[in-house]
Amino acid sequence: MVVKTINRRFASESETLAVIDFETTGMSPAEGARPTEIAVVLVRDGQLVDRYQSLMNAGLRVPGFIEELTGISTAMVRAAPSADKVMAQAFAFVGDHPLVAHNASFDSKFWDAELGRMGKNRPQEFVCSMLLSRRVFPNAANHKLGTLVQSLRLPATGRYHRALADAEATAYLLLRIQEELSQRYCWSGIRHEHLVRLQRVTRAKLDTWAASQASAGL
DNA sequence: TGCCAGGCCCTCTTTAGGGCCTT
Repeated sequence: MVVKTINRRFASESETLAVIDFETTGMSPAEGARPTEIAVVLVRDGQLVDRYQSLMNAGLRVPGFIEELTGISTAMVRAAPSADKVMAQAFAFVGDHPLVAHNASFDSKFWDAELGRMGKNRPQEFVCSMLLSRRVFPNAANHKLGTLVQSLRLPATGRYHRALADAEATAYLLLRIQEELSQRYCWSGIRHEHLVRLQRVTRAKLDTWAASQASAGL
């Protein structure tokens, strides 16, 4: 299902990226937190081409401040399918596609923890749109997802702190980052592997590194 | 008793400290 299109000139071709976002009961699986909702948006050729979203019931109460933040209540998750069933569907939806998330260190912890419950390991590496935006848009007021959506005038996707709205916003941010890299460094055919390397380059060395990538044929 | 995420990044740094960002 094609949802919206944004400047497909600058998108990598024939590579599908899976942008994910979790809503959870807390900050870390190590503290016993579990997901309450997940969304996955597939991005290909500069478009948001498919999406998966579901609330899930991991058998935990939703703390009051998180209900206030997300709008997701204990009653809502108790009426939802089991976390095991939802995560199995999400894993199948993502498949082997490279992963993207905003502040990926957060979402990757929950993704890995849920994979572990199924006895699986993650084969692909995460790209973090927050790390990329810190490098590409260093002068932004801050690098919160909502702030970047507003300052970069990205498409509105719905209520913040709901999984699908945040995953779509992250997908549009990713495409905007790719567009900026293409224009600034004359890159073409940007792939996940390039973004993985870019997010490890310090801001001070970014221009030099980017130029070397361009001369290497990116 | 007191503390309680954690990886990244900047700087008044590197033998460290503190803010950012996610729920």
